[in-house]
Amino acid sequence: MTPNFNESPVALARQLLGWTLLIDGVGGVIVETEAYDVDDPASHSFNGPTARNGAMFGPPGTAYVYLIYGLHWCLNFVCRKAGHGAAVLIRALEPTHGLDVMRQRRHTADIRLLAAGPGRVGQALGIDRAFDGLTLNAPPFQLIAPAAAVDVASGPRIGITKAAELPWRFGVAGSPFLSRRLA
DNA sequence: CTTTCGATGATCT
DNA sequence: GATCATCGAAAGG
Repeated sequence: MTPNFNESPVALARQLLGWTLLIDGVGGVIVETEAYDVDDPASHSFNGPTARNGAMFGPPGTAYVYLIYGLHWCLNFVCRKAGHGAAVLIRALEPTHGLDVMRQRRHTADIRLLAAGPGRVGQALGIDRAFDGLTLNAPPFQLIAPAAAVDVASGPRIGITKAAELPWRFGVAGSPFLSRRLA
């Protein structure tokens, strides 16, 4: 079972909440996402393909990984259709698998700080440039469907300056593992 | 609780 | 040379 990646980024961002994301058996439940569409000034794909964003124009179900602020690796799921340039940023997980590994990578014991934020997700899962362009439908990735429907909250995306008003950040309502609270 | 600021480097103009 | 889909520590209420 895999998510339906042939969706708009907004639809996929909502759909992914509640799925369990593991890399080599380490990870947790996706509780926060952000949508980035083509024709979206905030998206890395807005000005067309470049060396960095090439994976965004690959087939749906591709990982797009990039380094931000020279320090933090961020993970996205490419969606809609090949060549389109749409993706969903994985912003936070509720840690469930491989807690000890994530605590070592993150240098903290606080479960709430293991994967609450895109840079933290990258560090907790051991992501780097080598994951850019890999398919999400095979190891080391593993995706497990939600057991039950989740209550979705939404709000403006974080840390962007363009199209900042669009409510394209989504989260599991009331989850204590969000990067920031969400109405 | 809140705000501010430095770290750190690839990418694009 | 400026920007950047961030984090953590420090300082101030």
